[in-house]
Amino acid sequence: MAHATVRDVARMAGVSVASVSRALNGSTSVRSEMRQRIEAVAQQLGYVPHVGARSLSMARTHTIGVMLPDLHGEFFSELVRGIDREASACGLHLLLSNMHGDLHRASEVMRTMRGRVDGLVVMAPDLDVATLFGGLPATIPAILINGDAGVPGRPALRVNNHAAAVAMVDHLVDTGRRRIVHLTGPMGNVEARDRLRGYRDAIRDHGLTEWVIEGDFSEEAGLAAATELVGRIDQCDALFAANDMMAITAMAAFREAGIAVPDQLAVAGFDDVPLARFVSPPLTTMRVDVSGMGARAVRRLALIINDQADDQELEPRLPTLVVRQTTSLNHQR
Amino acid sequence: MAHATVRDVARMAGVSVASVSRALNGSTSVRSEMRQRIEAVAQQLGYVPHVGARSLSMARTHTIGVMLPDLHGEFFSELVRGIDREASACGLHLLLSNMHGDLHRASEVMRTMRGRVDGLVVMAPDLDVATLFGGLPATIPAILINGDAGVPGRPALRVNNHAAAVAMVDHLVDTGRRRIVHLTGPMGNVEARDRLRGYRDAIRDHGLTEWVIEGDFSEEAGLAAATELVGRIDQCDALFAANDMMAITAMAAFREAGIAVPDQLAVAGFDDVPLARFVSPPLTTMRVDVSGMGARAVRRLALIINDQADDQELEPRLPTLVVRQTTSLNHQR
DNA sequence: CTGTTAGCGCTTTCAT
DNA sequence: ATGAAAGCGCTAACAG
Repeated sequence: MAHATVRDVARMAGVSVASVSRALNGSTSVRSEMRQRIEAVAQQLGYVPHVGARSLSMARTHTIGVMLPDLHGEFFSELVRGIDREASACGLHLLLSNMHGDLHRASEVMRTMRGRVDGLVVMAPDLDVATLFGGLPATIPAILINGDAGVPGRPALRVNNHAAAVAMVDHLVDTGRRRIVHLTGPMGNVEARDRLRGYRDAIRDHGLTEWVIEGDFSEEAGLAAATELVGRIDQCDALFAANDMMAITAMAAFREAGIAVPDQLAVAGFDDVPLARFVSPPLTTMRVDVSGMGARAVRRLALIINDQADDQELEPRLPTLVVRQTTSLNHQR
Repeated sequence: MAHATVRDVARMAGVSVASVSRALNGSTSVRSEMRQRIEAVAQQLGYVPHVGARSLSMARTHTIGVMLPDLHGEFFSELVRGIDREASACGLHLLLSNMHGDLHRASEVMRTMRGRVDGLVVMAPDLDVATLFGGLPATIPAILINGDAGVPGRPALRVNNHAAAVAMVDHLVDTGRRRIVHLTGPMGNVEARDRLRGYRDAIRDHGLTEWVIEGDFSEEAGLAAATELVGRIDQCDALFAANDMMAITAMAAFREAGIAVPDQLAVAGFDDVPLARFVSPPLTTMRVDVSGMGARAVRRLALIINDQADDQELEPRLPTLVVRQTTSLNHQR
């Protein structure tokens, strides 16, 4: 036999479907005698409300869609963790969807969320968000987590990647480093571009010479950059990678090559993923509070969904410097 | 104005809703002249199908629910990654839900998935799965990822934790270790219990003495255990932790205390999370292929949903030993 | 307080 | 090939 429905319960209890609905949803206007009978029957029939039907009827799914570029690496798992934490605190379910593939496909997927979710959390640092949101009806709430980029009319959580990169370079210079290499993220990524800009501006302000290696946030890029630097190790004294993962793999490669970190070469990352504390030496990095960002996004989205969003501007977040490699070149020379 | 519906499109195109539905879903029996007109109108109206309504009508959501104990740590992010990978390969969406809280609440949440999902992937190593599944209608497909435990009538992906723990102890003994400490997971967790059993059996078989510290898979437990061992460092030569996270934090604490790993004390973990390769020294561990397990679960579930599931027994998986700390006590003494 | 009835937006017989 | 109408399972007016 298939699933019991409200109608089954109603018939068996000898009442109307409306009463069943009322009783089971805790409406006050129902005699307790009747409520008990209905609950008993529901219990006996193993009745479980069909949430999909309810959603259709109430135009509320209590679900938010989460669109991410990828689920690889600690950055995204942290983000999802934060999102999940807050979502369940708000009584919201999470519909996960990562947009492997092109802009067109991603846009299609976003569309497809209609009727499944009450709102969207979107992170798409490497896509053109304007056209990504183009197909989306303006009525569906959405919040963007996207570095400095945004799309008009849509709220966004921002991170001041430029200032953070400047801060990191300043720190490296403060500790005596002068020949600082920057390993970038993929140039299609806004955040990576902003970090690079920050690096360049800071290097220029300090009167130093820039040295940029193009990477893509991947382990392989970290390895490749390290390999390249090993051969010219006497020409540099610090590596500032645009994310932790590349910094960490580079460090592993340096260790392999017998290069002392940070004595010979300081290594810094970006994000402060959990892993950063555990490698040795631990990684100096810019803490973005990724999971907190996910949580804030959800909280904000929940407000929008409930029409309680204040118009308060969302302040761009400045990552904080986390110094874990303490050797300073000034002191040891 | 609200969203355009089939009816809006139908009216504007001067056809029936049925035709709209047929045209937009690629039914063959519709004249191309009409299809074009409908598509044009849909386009113009910015019509996006309401997936929720379609789901209700077709009794298919193309979504699977994922229930996990927690989202903390690399183990779960790896699992979700694998699940996600396979799900999107199968054209399925993912409804994430972690069961913070008691059995009752978890069971409630599972119920609440009815009408939202076509099937469920459940991992609940620390709950009584029998009663967890009690409330769930037998008709809804579900697959369990739960170590050695299972519930009758429900397919499950198994991991042979016992044999794996034995293999690890064997390995440690092979490399000259004799006083092997086991740091357990939480005793409410089946997998943790099975690993402990494996450790005990192996230790006994080798005629050694067991030394068990109770932990709970957390970073703190790893730290606490390490602190305890530092004081008695001359009485042990290996630490076998029930998961990687504890092993890794313990290693960090040992380093802090000036204890040489693995020369003085070998450290081994369980799971082979990505992080295990990057700590130094890298961690010897049992590889579970967590993300692969997630993927297999989804693939299997997809088959069940489509009534294509063969009755083939699901072979319990034996984790593979990954040796990364190579120092053997035999050679150096 | 309870029952009747009309939807929510879509698919799908069943006629035509 | 197309249209009318009957649901999918639920909630919410609107009457009584």
